[in-house]
Amino acid sequence: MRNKRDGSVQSVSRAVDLLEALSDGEEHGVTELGKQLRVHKATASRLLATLAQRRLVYRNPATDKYRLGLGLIHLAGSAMAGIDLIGQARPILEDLAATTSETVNLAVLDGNQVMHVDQIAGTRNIVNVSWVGRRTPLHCTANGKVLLAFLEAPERDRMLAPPLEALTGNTITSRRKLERQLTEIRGRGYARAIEELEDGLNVVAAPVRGADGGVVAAVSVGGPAFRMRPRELGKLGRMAMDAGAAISRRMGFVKGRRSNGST
Amino acid sequence: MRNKRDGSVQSVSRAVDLLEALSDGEEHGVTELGKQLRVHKATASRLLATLAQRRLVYRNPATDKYRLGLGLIHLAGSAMAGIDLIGQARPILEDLAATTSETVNLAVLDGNQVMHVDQIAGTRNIVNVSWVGRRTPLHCTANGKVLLAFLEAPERDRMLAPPLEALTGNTITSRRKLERQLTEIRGRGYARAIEELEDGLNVVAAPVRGADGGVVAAVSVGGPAFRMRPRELGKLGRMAMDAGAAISRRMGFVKGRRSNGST
DNA sequence: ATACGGAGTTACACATTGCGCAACAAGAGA
DNA sequence: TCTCTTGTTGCGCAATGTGTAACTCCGTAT
Repeated sequence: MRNKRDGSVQSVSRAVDLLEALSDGEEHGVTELGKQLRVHKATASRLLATLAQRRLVYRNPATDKYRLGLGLIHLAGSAMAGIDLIGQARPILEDLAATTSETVNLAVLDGNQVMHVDQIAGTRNIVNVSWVGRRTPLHCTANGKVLLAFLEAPERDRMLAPPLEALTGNTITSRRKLERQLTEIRGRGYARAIEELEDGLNVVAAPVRGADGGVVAAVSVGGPAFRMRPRELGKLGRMAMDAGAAISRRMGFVKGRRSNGST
Repeated sequence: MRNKRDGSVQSVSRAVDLLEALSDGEEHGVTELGKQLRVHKATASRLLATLAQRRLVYRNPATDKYRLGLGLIHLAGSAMAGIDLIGQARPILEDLAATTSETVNLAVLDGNQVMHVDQIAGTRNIVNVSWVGRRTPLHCTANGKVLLAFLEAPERDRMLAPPLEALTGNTITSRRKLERQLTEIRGRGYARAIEELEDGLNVVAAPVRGADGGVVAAVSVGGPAFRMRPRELGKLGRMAMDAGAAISRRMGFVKGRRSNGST
């Protein structure tokens, strides 16, 4: 009607809303979901029936409640296979996780955020929170800073629409200061984020290059600040760099070639 | 909607069609997809725009073509986290892959098929085909037979609607013969599939139990027939059983409890 | 047992919404 | 420059999706 001039298809949009509402991993009932989306339960019922028929949601026959379905794994699997990055990176991430005992992540640029596409949990961790599929800001994560550092300046400008939100006391909110760090990162080869995203969380990250020399992803090693002391970050950073280089090689990157950033 | 007796929502269904059309990992254009779905390209354009807005598809700015988007990884990640099985199983699958050097899979029941939810590639493999997200029949795979064996008889009847398709010369197509094997599997604790799904592919599989004692998944070890000789399958089967038991323990299964199959 | 309340599905009727058409804009070759 | 292909956007129609409400189940309390 008035606000529908975005050209999007209402029922599809609502269906995606349903999927996202279910993405907490819990089971939800029809009425409950209807309320959450502000649509009548009849509508929710029909949308869910459609999604269930296509296996994007699964209906628990016992409780009659819905959760996300295995069809999504199929689609996501294809999405990942398309990238091919994850398959190539996996064994190297595992090595890196084994030698550092910390959590290792692989991340790519998604819009103006960092998308985590794979993770190997550190052996030292009790609780195993998966970051896969989660997005975080660019300016306050090690992965994000790597991805930013190797971007063209105009692109970077588009990504970094002010203000840079402060998530902890350490978050860099000045564009100038951030640019200085990015220059450092390009020179040194890896990035650090010291309690910039979460208090008590330190991360280092290094670039992964594709066949054409462009940076396509970032590998990170992260853990609690009490284990990842500043003086050890150098060693971990170099390990991340080695892993990044190894993945790059598998992606067809030939050493010595330079990413000049041209198309 | 005279002939639409299934009560499903057309545009949502078409949106899912689009996602599936894109699930080959390739990029596709609007017109092309419209043709494939037998809808006008204008319709395809609007549906794709909606999906793109929600990050389920990604539009390559250079070519204006679509591929699956990273939003799917988010949803699928949640779907997997919801199950929790994958997270718990991962390290054990890795051990199993390391000791056997063959490819290890984790699979669950999805409708009347086997859905592969995780995989660790064997170190001996050159090419690394991912089965994650792929579905296979129940009656001719080791995973499938494990899942069948621990199902209630009436459920099993529903799953095994005849005819049992023969995919190779070794595929079991007789229901009686299959039932006999399932009894064997329950007694022995693991299943074998000897070139029943693909020529030259042998697999063994063992059950994974949930906290209530019911079988929730299957772990398999598979490889080429020339490496996985019949006389070695016993040893590999026992290793799969151990891995299955270890995962079961992590899932809260207490040894000695019996799955009596009642609710 | 019976009554009650909550959850989910379905028939129905209306008008919102999504669809096809066709004109338009933007590239890519020739 | 002309042409062919690909994608987007008004427009008008009606098919489609939606809300209302009645109905069925089920579980729980009376």
